[in-house]
Order: sequence, then C-alpha cells, then structure tokens
Amino acid sequence: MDGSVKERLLAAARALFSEKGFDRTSVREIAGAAGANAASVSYYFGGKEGLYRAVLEEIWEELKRHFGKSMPENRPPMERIEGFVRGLFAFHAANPSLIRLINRELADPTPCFETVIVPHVERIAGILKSSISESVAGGDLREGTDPAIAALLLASMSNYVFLVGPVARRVILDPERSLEGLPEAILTVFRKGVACREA
Amino acid sequence: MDGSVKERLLAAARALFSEKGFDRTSVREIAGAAGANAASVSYYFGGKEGLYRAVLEEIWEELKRHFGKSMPENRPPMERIEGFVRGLFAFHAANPSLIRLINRELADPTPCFETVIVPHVERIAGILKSSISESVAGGDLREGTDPAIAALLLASMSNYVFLVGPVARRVILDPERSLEGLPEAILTVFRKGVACREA
DNA sequence: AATCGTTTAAAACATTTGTTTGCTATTCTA
DNA sequence: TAGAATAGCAAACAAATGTTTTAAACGATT
Repeated sequence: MDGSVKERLLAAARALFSEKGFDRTSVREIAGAAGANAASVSYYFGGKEGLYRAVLEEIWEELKRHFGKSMPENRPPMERIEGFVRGLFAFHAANPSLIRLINRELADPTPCFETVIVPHVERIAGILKSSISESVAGGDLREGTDPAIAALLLASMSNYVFLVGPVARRVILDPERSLEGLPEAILTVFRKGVACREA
Repeated sequence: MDGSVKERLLAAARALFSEKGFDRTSVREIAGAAGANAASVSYYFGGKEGLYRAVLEEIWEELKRHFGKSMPENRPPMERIEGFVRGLFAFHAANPSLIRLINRELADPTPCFETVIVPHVERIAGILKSSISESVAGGDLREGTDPAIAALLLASMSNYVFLVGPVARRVILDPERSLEGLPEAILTVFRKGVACREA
C-alpha cells in the first residue's frame, strides 16, 4: 500500500463508487480495499457522504482541466464544440466507468447534487450554449437553431453510451464493436442536423 | 384504498421505485403507501426483488403495447422510426418519471437486468436497426449509414432528457421550458444527419 | 525523556434493512 | 355449519450499515 490512508481511501472510494454507485458501496468495503479501518472514513471525511463528495469534487476538477484543454477559449466556436465531444470521449477512455458516477448523479441526485454537480454542469452547459450561439451568429450553424436544444442533443449523444454502460452497449451496438468512430459520427449528425453549410 | 393488497402494493412500488430507485426505497415505505403490512411484500412477491421484477415486467408490457401502436409494422420504415421517437415521448408524458426506472436499470443493472430488460431492449433495438436498414435500402437514409450507430444516437437523444431528470433538465434547458418541440427537433437532426433527401 | 497532538484500529452502538414467524380474521368449500 | 384454506398483520429476527467510542501506537517538540 502506498500513499497515506486518506489518499488510499480516496482512490478506493473512487473505484468502488464508480463501479457500483453510492448506495451499493459500504464504508467497510472501501476501507477494506484501501487497507484501512472503516472508522477512518468518518475521521478524515466526516462520514460516507463526505468521502463521496470529495471523490466527486476530485473528478470535476480533472474534467475541468480536461475540458480546459479540449475546448480552448481562444479558438473558434465550432472547434470548441468539437472539442467537447472529443474531450468527453477521451476522458472516458482514460477513466473507464467514471463518467457513470457523474451521470448516475444526474439521474439520481444525492445531496451533493446541488452543491457540487449543478455549478459545474451549468458552467459546461453555458460554454456549450454560447459556443452554439456564436456559431449561429457566425454563420456556421443554421439560423433559428435553439442553443439549449442543440446543446442538449449534443450532450445526449455524447453521454448516453457511457451512461448505459457496457451491458446495454452490447445490446444496441454489436458485441465487440469499439467506440472508435462514434465521436465523428456524432459530430457529423450534429453538423448536418443544425449546420447550414458543410464542414 | 381500492383494489386488493397485491394491486395496491404494485401501484405503490411502481410510484416509489420510479421516483427514488430500488435501493432508496424500503419495503416498509412501499407497504405504508399501499396501506398494507411490510410482510405482504414477501407474502405476495417473494421479497423486495420479486416486487421490483413484477413492476418492471408490468411497465415493459405497457411499453410494448405502446410501441405496438406507435411503430406499426405495416407502415414504411421511416414512419416506424418517427413512431419510436414520438411514442417514447408520449409514453413518458403519460407516465412521468417512469422511464427513469428502466434507464436506471440500464445504467446500473440489478439481477433483473438479464432476464427482463435485455430481451425487451434487444427487441426494440432490433426493430429500430432493421427499420434504419430498410430506410437505407429504400433510399430514405444515406448510403453507408451504420444502422447500429444510427439507432444508438436516436435512442440517445430520445432517452437522455428523461434519464437525467427534471433537476438536470433545469440546468441545460431553460427552467420553465416544456419538452413540446423536442421530438420534432430530434427527428430533424436525425433526418438531416443521416438522410440523403429532405423529408 | 516526557508530553502533546495526530493517526490508526478494534469494538461497541444505534438504526435500518428485508424477511420470517405466529396468530387472527375472513372467505370459500364440503 | 364445520373445517380448511387464504389473506393480512404485528412483532420478532438476523444481518448489514454508518458512526461513535475507546484506547493504543506513532511522531514531533520541548
């Protein structure tokens, strides 16, 4: 075991919460995986929920950094939109089963939702919506496009696969199919769906 | 209270499971809402999971009937595709917060997943994919369209809003915006995204 | 070396969970 | 009508959970 108990708890909690969700993970299980005692969860994080909150915040910080790179502010809006989709897929590739933690929170909010999730989602949604607005103004997307709806549909396509998980992926996609071409497919559908000129 | 205890349990369980999910709903809570005793859950359904399974099966039967009407087999494939989207939205409108139960199961499978969810999803996915294939063959959708990916993206757009629930809808869409025009927006994006001629 | 605050573990604790056990009332049947 | 089966409930039960308590080990500082 390397790292402090606190760090190990955080890492173990992250893995277990990601895989099974908040409710189906017990503090004893986390502590066991971290090679620590169950009491240390309350000691360091004030309880199970505090640990969960810490995990969520850690993830959002990473996602923020990630989007900071894939959606550069100084680039044209259409590039930021593409960066959103590609960045999301790349992040997932680097952290399998992790986005499910966030999405699970979107589907079934815990008390953390309002304090840690909403602000971050609002931020990303804001960037996405304004990028779309700018693209409309700049003539890259069709006049009359509703930024909120367009953002929602883009987020839908980009998130759903990860949300429904490998099991459901198996049912809809072919069993051994990779997600290789999906970001491009999404962008193509998005572009043709709301664009007024070919990319 | 009307109906037998068994029926009342089923109705209460359906409402509570839909709203809060399996883990966060206790049998005492269900029994209380049904005006019955907690023991009756084990008595009639063999346990909490049995009751949950019964609820899921009931919902799928309804959804099946619903899709049977909105996706008529004797109509052209593009109409079935439209029927999928409109039917899903209509079903949701009639049963708010209910599709979340199914989607929650997709995101976090319980033991019921393999036995009750997979077969039904496979069925719908099959219909969707073959409708898309036929549309491609018939010239309504672009040559080279991948039916599996197209079906996945359509399902993504149609399901995500309901999955993330009212709370997250608030964040992405405007607060008081209705879902009125969404099915048409989805179909437009889908058509333009993978169609080769305007609808 | 003694003392203080921090860290860790084991055990005890209080709750909540789903389920089972008896027992009572009702309903159907012979 | 007598008896058996079913329906329903309150209470008891066992297991699991998150948390608190208690105490021991450790490390730095004086």
